[in-house]
Amino acid sequence: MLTHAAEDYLKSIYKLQEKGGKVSTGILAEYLDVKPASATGMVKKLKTMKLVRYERYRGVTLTDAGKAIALEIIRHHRLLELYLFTALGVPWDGVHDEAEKLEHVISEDVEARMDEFLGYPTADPHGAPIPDKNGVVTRTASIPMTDLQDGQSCVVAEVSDNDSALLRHIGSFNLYPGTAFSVIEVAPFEGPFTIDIAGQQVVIGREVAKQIFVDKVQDPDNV
Amino acid sequence: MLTHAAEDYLKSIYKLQEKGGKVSTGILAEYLDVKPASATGMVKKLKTMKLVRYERYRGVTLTDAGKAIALEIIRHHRLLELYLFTALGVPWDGVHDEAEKLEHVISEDVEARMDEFLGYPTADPHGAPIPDKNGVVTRTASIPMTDLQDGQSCVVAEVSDNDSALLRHIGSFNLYPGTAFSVIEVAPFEGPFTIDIAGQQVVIGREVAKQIFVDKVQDPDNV
DNA sequence: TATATAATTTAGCCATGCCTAAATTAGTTT
DNA sequence: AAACTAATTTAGGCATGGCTAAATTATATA
Ligand SMILES: [Mn+2]
Ligand SMILES: [Mn+2]
Ligand SMILES: [Mn+2]
Ligand SMILES: [Mn+2]
Repeated sequence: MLTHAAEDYLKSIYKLQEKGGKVSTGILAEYLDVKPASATGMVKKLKTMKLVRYERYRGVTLTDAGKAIALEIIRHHRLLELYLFTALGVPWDGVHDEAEKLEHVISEDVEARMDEFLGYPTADPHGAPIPDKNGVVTRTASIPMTDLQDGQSCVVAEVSDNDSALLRHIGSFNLYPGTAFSVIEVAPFEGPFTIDIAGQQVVIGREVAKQIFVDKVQDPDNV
Repeated sequence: MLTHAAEDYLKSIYKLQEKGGKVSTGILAEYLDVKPASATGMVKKLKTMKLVRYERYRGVTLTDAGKAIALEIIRHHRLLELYLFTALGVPWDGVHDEAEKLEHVISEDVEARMDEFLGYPTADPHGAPIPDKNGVVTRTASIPMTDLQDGQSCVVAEVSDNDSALLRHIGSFNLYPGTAFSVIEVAPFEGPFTIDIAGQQVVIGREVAKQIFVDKVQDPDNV
C-alpha cells in the first residue's frame, strides 16, 4: 500500500493533467500547498515505483498503474462525499474536507457497501463524476456558466468543490447540480449574471460563475 | 492535533492501566506490536506534552489531559464499529480493523451525526461501553464465562474484539451481546463448557470462554 | 548569440516513528 | 553482599515527507 502523501500526489497529478497534459512540479507543488522542492522529491519516488513518467525540467504524467491508483482514490473521495451527504446529512460544503481524510483509509469492502447503499451513483454532491469500480469515468461535456448568453436555459451540472465558503455561497442560491435556471441578462464589461431560478431573480458575480458548470437546455418557453 | 501513533499509544495506555495501574513500557510495546525501545521513545514525547506521567523504569500513567484524549479516541472507535455494523452491515469481525483506522480521522461533526443516527448508544457490537460526549464511561460489572457453574443462566455482555477469527467463531454460536444461555455442564480439569442457547446444545472451549463476559440471571426454571 | 529571468533541481537539515544492538538498572537468587 | 537475570533505556540508523538555500537549466529578451 502507498502512503497517504503518495496517493494525494497521484490524485493531484491526475486532476492537473486532465486540463493540460504534462504537469510541472511547480504547478503540482502549488496545488498541493507544498514547496517545489518537496514535489520534485516525491515525483522521483513515484518514478522509481513506475507510477509516473518524469524527466527533469520536463514535467510529470501518470503511467497506467499510477492512473489506476489515482482513480481509485478519486472514487473513494467522491463516494464518501455522497455518502456523508446522503446518509449522515453532512452539508455539501463540509463533505470535501472530511472525504479528503477518509479516502486513504476506507477498505474496499466499505467502498462497496457505500456504493450499494447509494444505488451505484455516478456523481458526487458537487456533480463530479464517480469513477466506477473498474476506474472508468463517464465525463459530461458541461460548459462554464460564463459561456452563457442572455435568454439561455440550462441545468447546473457541476460546481467546484475546493472552496467551502464558495460552496455555501452557491448553496444559498440553491444552485445545486440538477437545478434549472435561465439567464436574464449578462452585464457588459465582464459584469455579473442575472438569472432566474424557479421564478426568483438572482445576481451571480463572474468569479462565482466561473466555478459553476452547466448543461444547456432547449427552452420551449423561449422559442 | 496529535499524530495517529500518539493517539494509539494513549488509547493503549488507557486500556492497560484499567486492569493494573501503572503500565510498563514493555507491556505497552507488546500490546502495540512495537519494540520496547520504540515505546520508551514515544512515552518520553507524550511526557513533554504532559499527557502522561512517567519515570524511567517506573511505568506510565495518563494525566487527566491524556485520559481525555484516550477516551475521545475510544469513543470514536466504538461509535464507528457500531455505525459500520448497523448502517453498512459490516460483519462484527470486520469492524474493529476498519474502526482502528477511521478513529483518527473523523471530525467531531461526523461523530455527533453517527451518535444521533444510532440513538446515542452505550455499547459497541462487542458489548464494550461507548464513552459519552464528555468522556464518561458507564462500566458494567460483567464476569468472565469461566467463572460460571453448572446450571447458571446468564446473558452475554461483552466479547473481546481483538481477534477477528475468534469473533467469527463466537459469532457462529450466536453468542452476541444480549444472547441468553445457560450452562449445562463444566467439564472437570479445565475442560470445556457445554451450554444451552435457545434449545441448541453447544460446546465452548476454555480459551474461547475466557474471552466471553456475561451477566448472571436468576433463572426461574431452575429454582 | 549572449544574457537576464524564472522555473526547477540539488544539497543539506529537521521531525516523526520505527528498528537493532549495546549499556544500564531493578529485582531476585545464592 | 554479590552476582545473575530480565526489563528497560540509550545510542545510533533508516525511511518518509516536509523545509530552506544554493546551484542549475530552460526560456525569453536584448
Ligand atoms: Mn487526501
Ligand atoms: Mn466533490
Ligand atoms: Mn488506531
Ligand atoms: Mn469493539
